[in-house]
Amino acid sequence: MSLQITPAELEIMKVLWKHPGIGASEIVDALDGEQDWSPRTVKTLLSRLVEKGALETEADGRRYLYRPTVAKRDYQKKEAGQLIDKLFGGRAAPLVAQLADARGLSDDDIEELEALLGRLKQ
Amino acid sequence: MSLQITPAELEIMKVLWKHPGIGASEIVDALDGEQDWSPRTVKTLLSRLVEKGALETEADGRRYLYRPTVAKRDYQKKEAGQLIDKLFGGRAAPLVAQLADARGLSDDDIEELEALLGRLKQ
DNA sequence: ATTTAATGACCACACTTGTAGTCAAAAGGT
DNA sequence: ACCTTTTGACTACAAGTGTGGTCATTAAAT
Repeated sequence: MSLQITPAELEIMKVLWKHPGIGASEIVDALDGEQDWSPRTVKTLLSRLVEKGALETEADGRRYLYRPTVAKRDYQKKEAGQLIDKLFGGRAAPLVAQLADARGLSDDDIEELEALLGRLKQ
Repeated sequence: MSLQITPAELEIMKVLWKHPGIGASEIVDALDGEQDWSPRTVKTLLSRLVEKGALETEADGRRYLYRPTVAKRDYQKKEAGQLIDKLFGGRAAPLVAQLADARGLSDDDIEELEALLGRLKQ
């Protein structure tokens, strides 16, 4: 299962990662302000995600409740891994170097990373 | 210029970042083993990249030599930035944390990152 | 000089993606 | 019991993408 989630679909996933187990109309509401989609569009994206196996449904009377089958962290991991394989020769360090260059890490970021590296050294 | 480069096109770009200023047939040769594309396919991808402005051409007799208009680093930066905006709330540190978790940073990576952080602290 | 091989221009076609419409069933209001 | 609203199923359709074909020109080989 390769689980190809498109950018539009990802917006739906983000809502459902935050509020798993809600129905289509709640999703439409949650997207209001973010995305200006007709409810039809949201329904289509939901169907496609179910079809792809990225969401599972639970019947709730006349409607479905949706819930991601993939944890957000796992998806993030996969995407990050793909990016470094695709563009950074599989090495993480160059990616971080680019990020630092691209947008400057904040002092907090730097501290956080140092702590992380400290833990990893064990 | 939004410069949307698709995955297939990226393979072409990677060859040209490594060997700027070569022609279509050299690209086909360079891709051999990596990608199993007909020369036609490579030509199409080249045309599309030129059309998009990602490559520029220089006539060389009956053929063109191709050369990226975007530096690899700039493209990497843009992609890395997009990923963290899309999935990591714009913060770099969580991305690195995921990477560490996903594939384990090697000792070399850790050292490199420490050195990088050291430099950034100035 | 004639055939062959390479090249760019143009074309094709199925699949995916973004965006949304139609329809029928069902749930709820009155 | 009817009308309205909501919902999922199915359909649509243009743009983008992966993959590669045709054709005419031209350079190169013989």
